[in-house]
Amino acid sequence: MATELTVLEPVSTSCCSPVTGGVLSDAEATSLAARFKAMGDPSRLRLLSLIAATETGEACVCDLNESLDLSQGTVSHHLGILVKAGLLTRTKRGQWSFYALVPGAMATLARALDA
Amino acid sequence: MATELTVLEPVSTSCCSPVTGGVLSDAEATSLAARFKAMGDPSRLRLLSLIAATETGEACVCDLNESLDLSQGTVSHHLGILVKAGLLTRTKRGQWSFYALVPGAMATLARALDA
DNA sequence: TCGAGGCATCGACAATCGTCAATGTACGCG
DNA sequence: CGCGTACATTGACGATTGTCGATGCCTCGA
Repeated sequence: MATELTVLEPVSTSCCSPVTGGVLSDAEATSLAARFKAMGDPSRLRLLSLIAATETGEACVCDLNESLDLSQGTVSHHLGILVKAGLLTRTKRGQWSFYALVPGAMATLARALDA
Repeated sequence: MATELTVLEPVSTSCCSPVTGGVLSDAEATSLAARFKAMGDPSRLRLLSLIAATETGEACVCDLNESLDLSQGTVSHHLGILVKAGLLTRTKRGQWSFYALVPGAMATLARALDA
């Protein structure tokens, strides 16, 4: 299995060469695959959609935890993966951690599929 | 880990509810995640880009095998996963198996990210 | 009919993943 | 200070994954 990047740069830069626009280099493929792998789990996709569906555009772990029927630790783990993949941001405010979508991150990924 | 679908329906129908367009149901999330998981590996992304970059839009295993520095069995394995995910088609012609992109499959996936 | 090429499948292996319960850490309120 | 809340981290587990070498199945040409 490929070695995993500990932290991914923002999704916006040179990361997302289109899959159908010429042969991907090893580095390009690895970077893109890391982000798709982060979205390759039902729980994480539901987390993304739950956050996107909020009024304020952000949500804390306690809210997400109730909606997902997963243990609190597991939800926190998944959110951490999505942050590392550059899809979510984490903002600590008082006692809570608020997670929000990185603006344009998924759109940039989408463009890597369209070409 | 979630149970895996043995075969996915075509990408075009009701599969790809947008991630940012309301909370995903369990089934929607599972179906979408299965396709993203198929793209969550560098070798498979390179296979997709190699096929997309061909003149004819298709390629046989022997060609892909040389370009990827993987064993023949491994390449065949990855191609099978991409077929099951509804991203590639397989056409046997004589002695060779030709793999081609499913038209619109990746574009539909892209639309699930844009919303 | 035989041999060789092209591909799929099998068995095995280490590595990674998703999940949980338990514990650790930081903050806010008495 | 001490307690409770919100969250992160740890350790452990079964399951899945990516990879290989070996083997089996077709198809073609001699």
